[in-house]
Amino acid sequence: MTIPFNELRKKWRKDPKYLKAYGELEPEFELARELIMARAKAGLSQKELARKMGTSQPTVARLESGHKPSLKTLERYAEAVGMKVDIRLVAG
Amino acid sequence: MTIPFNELRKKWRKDPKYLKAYGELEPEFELARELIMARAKAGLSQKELARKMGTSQPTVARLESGHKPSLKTLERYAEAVGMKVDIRLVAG
DNA sequence: ATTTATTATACCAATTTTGATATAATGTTC
DNA sequence: GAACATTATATCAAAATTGGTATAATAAAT
Repeated sequence: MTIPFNELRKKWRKDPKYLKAYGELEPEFELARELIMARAKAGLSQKELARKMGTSQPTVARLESGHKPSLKTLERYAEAVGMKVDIRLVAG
Repeated sequence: MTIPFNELRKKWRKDPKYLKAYGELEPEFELARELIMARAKAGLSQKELARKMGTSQPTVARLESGHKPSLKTLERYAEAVGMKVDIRLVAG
């Protein structure tokens, strides 16, 4: 079944408040958010996505909670949700 | 001193020929190229960049030759050349 | 309220990446 | 051509991530 929208919204509402306390947007939460949205868009649970990636549900949870993955793992995640990873170095 | 432009051009000329032989653009070479260009733009040698990253020159060479780094390492590279990593999942 | 589904966390072995050293290959300067 | 600078490759120990299991917490369905 698909991920309920208000669950994602609650996550998103938590994040900005937390991040505002620190006065900046943490990059690792930005990526985690990107992953969660991509998975929601694909209509998959963590368990279903883990199967497609050839890994386990806790591994997916860890990727979506701000841990820093390897590019290899990131690309496997993206492929499992039917997308590709696009990486740029931009002016900082 | 800055990286001679024709050295980079030679690299770029090698890459497309090699890649055309396989009929596609390998993502890891795409990232490697992005890194090399960013470093060239910052006017740094691998040794100088390694110092800024807090690592060694061979580690930088490995990053720029197609090996898959962790995000943490990628962010350290980007910060050392005065940039930020921008990661998107895009339709594939 | 109970059951089921989903997500999050902890721990540890296995695997992968980093970091350092040594050194080779290539290019530049003189 | 020699000296110097830059880049590339190999190897191995250390560090970090993955993968799996167990389990807890939360949410949804009944």
